[in-house]
Amino acid sequence: MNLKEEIHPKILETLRNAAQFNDLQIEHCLSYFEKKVFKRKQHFLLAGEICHSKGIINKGCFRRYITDHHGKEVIINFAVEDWWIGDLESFNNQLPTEYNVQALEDSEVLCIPRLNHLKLYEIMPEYKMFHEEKTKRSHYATLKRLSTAQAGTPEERYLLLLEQQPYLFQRVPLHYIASYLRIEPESLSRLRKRLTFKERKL
Amino acid sequence: MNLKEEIHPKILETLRNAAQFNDLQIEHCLSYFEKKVFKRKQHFLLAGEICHSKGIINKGCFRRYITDHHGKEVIINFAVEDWWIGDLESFNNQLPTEYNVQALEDSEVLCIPRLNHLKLYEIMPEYKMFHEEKTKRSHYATLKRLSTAQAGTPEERYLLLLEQQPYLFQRVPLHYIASYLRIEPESLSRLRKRLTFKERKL
DNA sequence: CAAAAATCTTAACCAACGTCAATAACTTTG
DNA sequence: CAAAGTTATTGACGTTGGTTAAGATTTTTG
Repeated sequence: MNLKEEIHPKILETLRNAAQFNDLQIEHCLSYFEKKVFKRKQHFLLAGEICHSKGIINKGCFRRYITDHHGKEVIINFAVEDWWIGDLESFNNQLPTEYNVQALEDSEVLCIPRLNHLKLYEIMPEYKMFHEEKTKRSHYATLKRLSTAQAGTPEERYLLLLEQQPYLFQRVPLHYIASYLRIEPESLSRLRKRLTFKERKL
Repeated sequence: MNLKEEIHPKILETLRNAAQFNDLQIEHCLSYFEKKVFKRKQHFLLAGEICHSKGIINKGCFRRYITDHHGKEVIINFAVEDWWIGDLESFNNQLPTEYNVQALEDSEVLCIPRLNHLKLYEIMPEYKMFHEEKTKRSHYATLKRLSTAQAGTPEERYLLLLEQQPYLFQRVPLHYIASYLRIEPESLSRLRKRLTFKERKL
């Protein structure tokens, strides 16, 4: 793909600022990507598959989840525009993944197949640096997420999510939010009711 | 330090096999490290500090934990011989950490200060590759830990830990295990009692 | 060795969450 | 547009885990 196609401004901003790409470099980089469409509920990746490409979300919203021993889905995280999706471990080692990555809305993803990625890594040091920095940040974020997931009550975790990713509440059904918060939808419903009462008191 | 000092066989094995170092390279690498002693309950790193060095545990056991808004300690993970400790984000960016890393036994750590680490990164490609591979694996492991921490009942999480890190139960007080499992010590006690009854039925 | 600290367990009680069931409103799809 | 599916809420009920308190045992330390 190239710069004439519609690309989310956030993505261009990231490439220009965080990655310090000029337009020529962006054009070169994009030529290794392909735009793919995902219908709501369609999977970018399914548990058991090998992750053959990485993707940057151009439009839409995805969830990463696992299925536990009792068949219950547990959401690990959500991803929206400008976020990368895929599974690093499966992508790097070409082994089956444990994760599912599914579109929650009709979405578009800028995909880079593994071989293109490896090629770009070789020939374009700016891409390599950018990607390594992204990966590091993802590592830090995962550890931080582990902390916040472990600490506090469901109510505290709910309020934290509301503070840190308020946009999710505009586009993600509440039962997915519940799964992310590690509670049942009914409990989330009651929790929210409690909170509206508390608000009215103030 | 050098090869004449006592080094845990697991560490040497890792350097020889995973990192593919020969004895000369090990000697060279070790010269950038310094052995430090930590008494039980002493901290390798405290929240608010900047992480100035990484360490490989030569002897002993550590816990990484955060303190939540109500002053309650939440354990993120344990580390034993041959594991690296420190905080990657704080170490890389020289910003205050949110984590505490504390010895649970009298311990010894092979420490490498940041400047030595950067120097070794420059001049010894084997060290760079080894360290990057270690960091990747740590990233995968953190994501996997997030999955297992989110899924299942306390009992299932207990049995999983018992299966995956049985040695912890020989050396870590149960109330720390409870914190790791995100339950109170009293609940862990009840849980274990339930399980012994179940065992007897078999 | 004696005192202090740490560790573990048990019991009683209660609040919170999960489960089950029913319903209503809204959205998607053939 | 009708049917099917999705989403959210509520109530009743039971279970589980948190809290508090107490006590026993072991370990650490001066």
